[in-house]
Amino acid sequence: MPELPEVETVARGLREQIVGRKIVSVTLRKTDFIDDAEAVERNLPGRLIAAVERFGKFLLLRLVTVRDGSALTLDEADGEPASLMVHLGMTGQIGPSAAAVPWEKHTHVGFLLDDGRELRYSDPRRFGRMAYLTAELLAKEVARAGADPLEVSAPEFARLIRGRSARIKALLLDQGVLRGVGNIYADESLWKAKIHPAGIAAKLTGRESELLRKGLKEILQKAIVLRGSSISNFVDAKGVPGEYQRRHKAYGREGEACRRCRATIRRGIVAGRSSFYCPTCQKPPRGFEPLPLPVKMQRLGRERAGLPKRKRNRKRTPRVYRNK
DNA sequence: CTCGATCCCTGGACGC
DNA sequence: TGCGTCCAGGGATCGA
Repeated sequence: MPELPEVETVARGLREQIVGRKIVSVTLRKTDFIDDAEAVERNLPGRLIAAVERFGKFLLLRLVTVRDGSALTLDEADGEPASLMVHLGMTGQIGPSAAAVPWEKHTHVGFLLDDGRELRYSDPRRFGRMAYLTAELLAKEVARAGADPLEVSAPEFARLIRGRSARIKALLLDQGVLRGVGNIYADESLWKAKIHPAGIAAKLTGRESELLRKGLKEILQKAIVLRGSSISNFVDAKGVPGEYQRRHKAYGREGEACRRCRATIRRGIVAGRSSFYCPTCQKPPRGFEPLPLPVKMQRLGRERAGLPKRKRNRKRTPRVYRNK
Protein backbone atom coordinates (compact mmCIF):
# COMPACT_ATOMS: atom_id res chain seq x y z
CA MET A 1 0.00 0.00 0.00
CA PRO A 2 1.47 3.28 -0.97
CA GLU A 3 2.62 5.41 1.92
CA LEU A 4 5.22 8.14 1.92
CA PRO A 5 8.18 6.03 0.69
CA GLU A 6 6.15 4.36 -2.02
CA VAL A 7 4.67 7.62 -3.24
CA GLU A 8 8.12 9.20 -3.18
CA THR A 9 9.40 6.29 -5.26
CA VAL A 10 6.65 6.78 -7.80
CA ALA A 11 7.25 10.54 -7.87
CA ARG A 12 10.93 10.04 -8.62
CA GLY A 13 10.18 7.62 -11.40
CA LEU A 14 7.56 9.87 -12.95
CA ARG A 15 9.86 12.85 -12.66
CA GLU A 16 12.45 11.32 -14.90
CA GLN A 17 9.93 9.89 -17.30
CA ILE A 18 7.30 12.51 -17.92
CA VAL A 19 8.53 15.95 -16.88
CA GLY A 20 8.62 18.19 -19.92
CA ARG A 21 5.97 16.22 -21.77
CA LYS A 22 2.81 17.81 -22.95
CA ILE A 23 -0.59 16.23 -22.44
CA VAL A 24 -2.38 15.81 -25.74
CA SER A 25 -5.65 14.29 -24.63
CA VAL A 26 -7.42 12.62 -21.74
CA THR A 27 -9.30 9.33 -21.82
CA LEU A 28 -11.53 8.38 -18.92
CA ARG A 29 -13.20 5.11 -18.04
CA LYS A 30 -14.47 4.92 -14.46
CA THR A 31 -14.46 8.29 -12.81
CA ASP A 32 -16.05 7.79 -9.40
CA PHE A 33 -12.72 8.42 -7.67
CA ILE A 34 -12.16 11.74 -9.44
CA ASP A 35 -13.28 14.88 -7.65
CA ASP A 36 -14.43 16.60 -10.80
CA ALA A 37 -13.81 14.44 -13.83
CA GLU A 38 -14.99 17.09 -16.24
CA ALA A 39 -12.42 19.52 -14.92
CA VAL A 40 -9.68 16.94 -15.53
CA GLU A 41 -10.96 16.30 -19.03
CA ARG A 42 -11.26 19.97 -19.82
CA ASN A 43 -8.13 21.44 -18.28
CA LEU A 44 -5.38 18.93 -18.92
CA PRO A 45 -5.09 18.79 -22.71
CA GLY A 46 -2.50 21.19 -24.02
CA ARG A 47 -0.71 21.61 -20.74
CA LEU A 48 2.84 20.68 -20.02
CA ILE A 49 4.00 18.67 -17.00
CA ALA A 50 6.55 21.00 -15.47
CA ALA A 51 7.31 19.06 -12.31
CA VAL A 52 6.30 16.07 -10.25
CA GLU A 53 6.16 16.49 -6.50
CA ARG A 54 5.07 14.48 -3.51
CA PHE A 55 3.08 16.00 -0.70
CA GLY A 56 2.32 13.49 2.03
CA LYS A 57 0.73 10.64 0.10
CA PHE A 58 -0.27 12.91 -2.76
CA LEU A 59 1.43 13.02 -6.11
CA LEU A 60 1.30 16.46 -7.68
CA LEU A 61 1.85 16.89 -11.37
CA ARG A 62 2.48 20.59 -11.78
CA LEU A 63 1.02 21.92 -14.97
CA VAL A 64 1.95 24.92 -17.04
CA THR A 65 0.58 26.32 -20.21
CA VAL A 66 2.81 26.37 -23.23
CA ARG A 67 2.73 29.37 -25.51
CA ASP A 68 4.71 29.97 -28.66
CA GLY A 69 6.58 26.76 -28.22
CA SER A 70 8.26 27.73 -24.97
CA ALA A 71 7.05 26.60 -21.60
CA LEU A 72 6.38 29.26 -19.06
CA THR A 73 7.49 28.76 -15.53
CA LEU A 74 4.95 27.97 -12.88
CA ASP A 75 4.72 31.54 -11.70
CA GLU A 76 4.38 32.97 -15.16
CA ALA A 77 1.91 30.39 -16.28
CA ASP A 78 -0.84 31.59 -18.45
CA GLY A 79 -3.87 31.35 -16.26
CA GLU A 80 -3.81 29.87 -12.81
CA PRO A 81 -1.04 27.56 -11.77
CA ALA A 82 -2.60 24.17 -11.40
CA SER A 83 -1.83 20.58 -10.54
CA LEU A 84 -3.16 17.16 -11.16
CA MET A 85 -3.36 15.55 -7.75
CA VAL A 86 -3.21 11.75 -7.54
CA HIS A 87 -3.67 9.70 -4.38
CA LEU A 88 -2.91 6.02 -4.96
CA GLY A 89 -5.16 4.80 -2.19
CA MET A 90 -4.52 1.12 -1.60
CA THR A 91 -4.01 -0.24 -5.07
CA GLY A 92 -3.37 2.70 -7.36
CA GLN A 93 -0.61 2.56 -9.94
CA ILE A 94 0.53 5.24 -12.33
CA GLY A 95 3.10 5.19 -15.08
CA PRO A 96 3.61 5.65 -18.78
CA SER A 97 3.07 2.91 -21.34
CA ALA A 98 3.18 2.73 -25.09
CA ALA A 99 -0.14 4.07 -26.27
CA ALA A 100 -0.64 1.04 -28.50
CA VAL A 101 -0.68 -1.39 -25.57
CA PRO A 102 -4.28 -2.25 -24.65
CA TRP A 103 -5.61 -0.96 -21.36
CA GLU A 104 -5.60 -3.35 -18.47
CA LYS A 105 -8.78 -4.30 -16.71
CA HIS A 106 -8.58 -1.67 -14.02
CA THR A 107 -7.03 1.18 -15.93
CA HIS A 108 -9.37 4.11 -15.56
CA VAL A 109 -7.52 7.14 -16.81
CA GLY A 110 -5.09 7.73 -19.66
CA PHE A 111 -3.21 10.90 -20.52
CA LEU A 112 -1.85 10.75 -24.04
CA LEU A 113 1.53 12.48 -24.13
CA ASP A 114 3.14 14.34 -27.00
CA ASP A 115 5.79 11.64 -27.48
CA GLY A 116 3.26 8.94 -28.21
CA ARG A 117 3.23 7.36 -24.76
CA GLU A 118 0.25 7.35 -22.48
CA LEU A 119 0.39 8.05 -18.77
CA ARG A 120 -2.06 5.59 -17.22
CA TYR A 121 -3.72 5.32 -13.86
CA SER A 122 -4.95 1.92 -12.72
CA ASP A 123 -6.66 1.15 -9.45
CA PRO A 124 -8.62 -2.09 -8.96
CA ARG A 125 -10.21 -1.03 -5.72
CA ARG A 126 -10.54 2.63 -6.56
CA PHE A 127 -9.68 3.75 -3.04
CA GLY A 128 -7.46 6.31 -4.70
CA ARG A 129 -8.38 9.83 -5.59
CA MET A 130 -7.67 12.16 -8.45
CA ALA A 131 -8.40 15.84 -8.82
CA TYR A 132 -7.57 18.84 -10.89
CA LEU A 133 -6.45 21.37 -8.32
CA THR A 134 -6.34 25.07 -8.94
CA ALA A 135 -4.00 27.04 -6.70
CA GLU A 136 -6.90 27.69 -4.41
CA LEU A 137 -7.97 24.06 -4.10
CA LEU A 138 -4.38 22.99 -3.61
CA ALA A 139 -3.98 25.54 -0.83
CA LYS A 140 -6.95 23.96 0.92
CA GLU A 141 -5.39 20.52 0.76
CA VAL A 142 -2.11 21.86 2.04
CA ALA A 143 -3.81 23.72 4.86
CA ARG A 144 -5.33 20.62 6.32
CA ALA A 145 -2.22 18.48 6.03
CA GLY A 146 -0.01 17.76 9.01
CA ALA A 147 3.74 18.03 9.42
CA ASP A 148 6.23 16.36 7.12
CA PRO A 149 7.63 13.39 9.07
CA LEU A 150 10.96 13.76 7.29
CA GLU A 151 11.35 17.36 8.37
CA VAL A 152 9.47 17.72 11.63
CA SER A 153 11.63 19.02 14.49
CA ALA A 154 11.77 17.51 17.95
CA PRO A 155 9.82 20.31 19.65
CA GLU A 156 7.25 20.38 16.90
CA PHE A 157 6.74 16.62 17.07
CA ALA A 158 6.41 16.79 20.84
CA ARG A 159 3.84 19.53 20.46
CA LEU A 160 1.76 17.37 18.10
CA ILE A 161 1.60 14.64 20.71
CA ARG A 162 1.37 16.63 23.89
CA GLY A 163 -1.96 16.51 25.63
CA ARG A 164 -3.51 14.18 23.11
CA SER A 165 -5.52 11.42 24.70
CA ALA A 166 -5.69 9.39 21.50
CA ARG A 167 -3.63 6.28 21.00
CA ILE A 168 -0.25 7.10 19.56
CA LYS A 169 -0.82 5.03 16.46
CA ALA A 170 -4.04 6.88 15.67
CA LEU A 171 -2.05 10.09 15.68
CA LEU A 172 0.70 8.71 13.48
CA LEU A 173 -1.94 7.67 10.96
CA ASP A 174 -3.76 10.98 11.09
CA GLN A 175 -2.81 12.86 7.93
CA GLY A 176 -3.72 16.09 9.66
CA VAL A 177 -1.04 15.44 12.26
CA LEU A 178 1.70 13.92 10.13
CA ARG A 179 1.39 13.64 6.38
CA GLY A 180 2.39 10.45 4.64
CA VAL A 181 2.50 7.83 7.39
CA GLY A 182 0.34 4.74 6.94
CA ASN A 183 -0.12 1.43 8.68
CA ILE A 184 3.22 -0.14 7.77
CA TYR A 185 5.51 2.67 8.80
CA ALA A 186 3.46 3.47 11.89
CA ASP A 187 3.98 -0.08 13.15
CA GLU A 188 7.62 -0.18 12.12
CA SER A 189 8.48 3.08 13.85
CA LEU A 190 6.63 2.09 17.02
CA TRP A 191 8.50 -1.21 17.12
CA LYS A 192 11.77 0.60 16.70
CA ALA A 193 10.95 3.06 19.49
CA LYS A 194 9.61 0.23 21.69
CA ILE A 195 6.26 1.92 22.07
CA HIS A 196 3.01 0.00 21.95
CA PRO A 197 0.62 1.24 19.25
CA ALA A 198 -2.25 1.41 21.73
CA GLY A 199 -0.30 3.57 24.14
CA ILE A 200 -1.84 6.93 24.95
CA ALA A 201 0.03 9.71 23.18
CA ALA A 202 0.01 12.07 26.14
CA LYS A 203 1.69 9.44 28.29
CA LEU A 204 4.82 9.22 26.16
CA THR A 205 7.91 10.59 27.81
CA GLY A 206 9.97 13.19 26.01
CA ARG A 207 12.57 10.55 25.41
CA GLU A 208 10.04 8.17 23.86
CA SER A 209 8.63 10.89 21.69
CA GLU A 210 12.08 11.68 20.37
CA LEU A 211 12.91 8.03 19.78
CA LEU A 212 9.73 7.74 17.81
CA ARG A 213 10.34 10.83 15.72
CA LYS A 214 13.88 9.78 14.87
CA GLY A 215 12.97 6.17 14.28
CA LEU A 216 10.15 7.14 11.97
CA LYS A 217 12.33 9.48 9.98
CA GLU A 218 15.12 6.93 9.68
CA ILE A 219 12.74 4.16 8.62
CA LEU A 220 11.09 6.34 6.01
CA GLN A 221 14.46 7.34 4.60
CA LYS A 222 15.66 3.75 4.42
CA ALA A 223 12.41 2.66 2.84
CA ILE A 224 12.79 5.35 0.17
CA VAL A 225 16.27 4.06 -0.62
CA LEU A 226 14.82 0.58 -1.08
CA ARG A 227 12.00 2.00 -3.18
CA GLY A 228 9.25 1.25 -0.73
CA SER A 229 7.47 -1.85 0.48
CA SER A 230 5.65 -4.09 -1.96
CA ILE A 231 3.17 -5.96 0.16
CA SER A 232 0.06 -5.92 -1.95
CA ASN A 233 0.63 -4.89 -5.49
CA PHE A 234 2.80 -1.83 -5.16
CA VAL A 235 5.09 -1.08 -8.06
CA ASP A 236 6.91 2.08 -8.99
CA ALA A 237 6.34 4.14 -12.12
CA LYS A 238 8.24 1.57 -14.15
CA GLY A 239 6.34 -1.37 -12.74
CA VAL A 240 9.17 -2.49 -10.44
CA PRO A 241 8.34 -3.60 -6.89
CA GLY A 242 10.09 -2.19 -3.82
CA GLU A 243 12.33 -4.05 -1.42
CA TYR A 244 11.65 -2.63 2.01
CA GLN A 245 9.16 -5.35 2.95
CA ARG A 246 12.17 -7.59 3.59
CA ARG A 247 13.19 -5.25 6.35
CA HIS A 248 9.90 -5.18 8.19
CA LYS A 249 10.33 -5.89 11.88
CA ALA A 250 6.71 -5.89 12.95
CA TYR A 251 4.27 -5.27 10.11
CA GLY A 252 2.90 -8.50 8.71
CA ARG A 253 4.99 -10.66 11.06
CA GLU A 254 2.29 -12.05 13.34
CA GLY A 255 3.43 -15.34 14.85
CA GLU A 256 7.06 -14.78 13.91
CA ALA A 257 9.93 -14.04 16.26
CA CYS A 258 10.77 -10.50 17.27
CA ARG A 259 14.11 -9.57 15.74
CA ARG A 260 15.22 -8.09 19.04
CA CYS A 261 14.00 -10.48 21.69
CA ARG A 262 12.59 -13.54 19.89
CA ALA A 263 9.17 -13.14 21.50
CA THR A 264 6.24 -13.85 19.21
CA ILE A 265 4.98 -10.86 17.29
CA ARG A 266 1.29 -10.34 17.90
CA ARG A 267 -1.50 -8.56 16.14
CA GLY A 268 -4.25 -6.44 17.62
CA ILE A 269 -6.65 -3.80 16.42
CA VAL A 270 -5.68 -0.23 17.16
CA ALA A 271 -7.33 2.76 15.55
CA GLY A 272 -9.38 0.28 13.59
CA ARG A 273 -6.31 -1.14 11.90
CA SER A 274 -4.37 -4.33 12.18
CA SER A 275 -1.40 -3.50 14.35
CA PHE A 276 1.66 -5.65 14.78
CA TYR A 277 3.89 -5.38 17.80
CA CYS A 278 6.22 -7.27 20.08
CA PRO A 279 4.46 -7.93 23.39
CA THR A 280 7.78 -7.91 25.24
CA CYS A 281 9.56 -4.94 23.67
CA GLN A 282 6.40 -2.88 23.37
CA LYS A 283 4.55 -3.19 26.62
CA PRO A 284 0.81 -3.17 25.97
CA PRO A 285 -1.31 -0.80 28.05
CA ARG A 286 -3.50 -2.33 30.72
CA GLY A 287 -6.44 -4.17 29.29
CA PHE A 288 -5.12 -4.43 25.78
CA GLU A 289 -5.65 -7.84 24.26
CA PRO A 290 -4.12 -9.06 21.04
CA LEU A 291 -6.12 -11.11 18.58
CA PRO A 292 -5.77 -14.83 19.17
CA LEU A 293 -2.90 -16.28 17.22
CA PRO A 294 -4.30 -18.13 14.21
CA VAL A 295 -4.10 -21.86 14.82
CA LYS A 296 -1.70 -22.45 12.00
CA MET A 297 0.71 -19.99 13.56
CA GLN A 298 0.71 -21.58 16.99
CA ARG A 299 3.81 -23.51 16.13
CA LEU A 300 5.84 -24.91 18.97
CA GLY A 301 3.58 -23.45 21.59
CA ARG A 302 5.60 -25.15 24.26
CA GLU A 303 5.18 -22.59 26.99
CA ARG A 304 1.42 -22.51 26.79
CA ALA A 305 0.02 -23.95 29.97
CA GLY A 306 -2.36 -26.84 30.03
CA LEU A 307 -1.72 -28.18 26.61
CA PRO A 308 -0.29 -31.59 26.00
CA LYS A 309 3.21 -31.75 24.72
CA ARG A 310 3.69 -32.26 21.08
CA LYS A 311 4.17 -35.73 19.89
CA ARG A 312 7.55 -36.25 18.45
CA ASN A 313 7.02 -39.07 16.12
CA ARG A 314 7.67 -37.36 12.86
CA LYS A 315 10.88 -36.71 11.17
CA ARG A 316 12.17 -33.23 11.65
CA THR A 317 11.86 -31.20 8.57
CA PRO A 318 14.34 -28.51 7.75
CA ARG A 319 13.25 -25.15 8.99
CA VAL A 320 11.99 -22.96 6.24
CA TYR A 321 11.98 -19.23 6.50
CA ARG A 322 9.09 -17.90 4.64
CA ASN A 323 9.59 -14.63 3.00
CA LYS A 324 6.27 -12.96 2.56
C1' DC B 1 -11.65 15.51 20.87
C1' DT B 2 -11.89 10.64 20.36
C1' DC B 3 -13.97 6.49 19.51
C1' DG B 4 -16.15 2.78 16.77
C1' DA B 5 -19.06 1.64 12.94
C1' DT B 6 -20.04 1.98 8.12
C1' DC B 7 -19.16 2.66 3.44
C1' DC B 8 -16.45 2.55 -0.71
C1' DC B 9 -14.04 -1.65 -3.75
C1' DT B 10 -11.84 -6.04 -5.61
C1' DG B 11 -8.50 -9.74 -5.30
C1' DG B 12 -6.60 -13.12 -2.71
C1' DA B 13 -6.68 -16.33 1.12
C1' DC B 14 -9.08 -19.71 3.33
C1' DG B 15 -12.47 -23.41 4.56
C1' DC B 16 -15.22 -26.97 3.01
C1' DT C 1 -11.48 -27.76 -8.84
C1' DG C 2 -14.89 -24.79 -7.36
C1' DC C 3 -17.60 -21.98 -4.60
C1' DG C 4 -18.84 -18.96 -0.78
C1' DT C 5 -17.10 -16.04 2.87
C1' DC C 6 -13.99 -13.10 5.02
C1' DC C 7 -10.50 -9.77 5.14
C1' DA C 8 -7.16 -6.21 3.73
C1' DG C 9 -7.21 -0.83 4.49
C1' DG C 10 -7.00 5.10 3.43
C1' DG C 11 -10.17 8.15 4.09
C1' DA C 12 -14.75 10.30 4.58
C1' DT C 13 -18.59 10.59 7.42
C1' DC C 14 -21.71 10.02 11.20
C1' DG C 15 -23.35 9.18 15.74
C1' DA C 16 -22.11 8.25 20.55
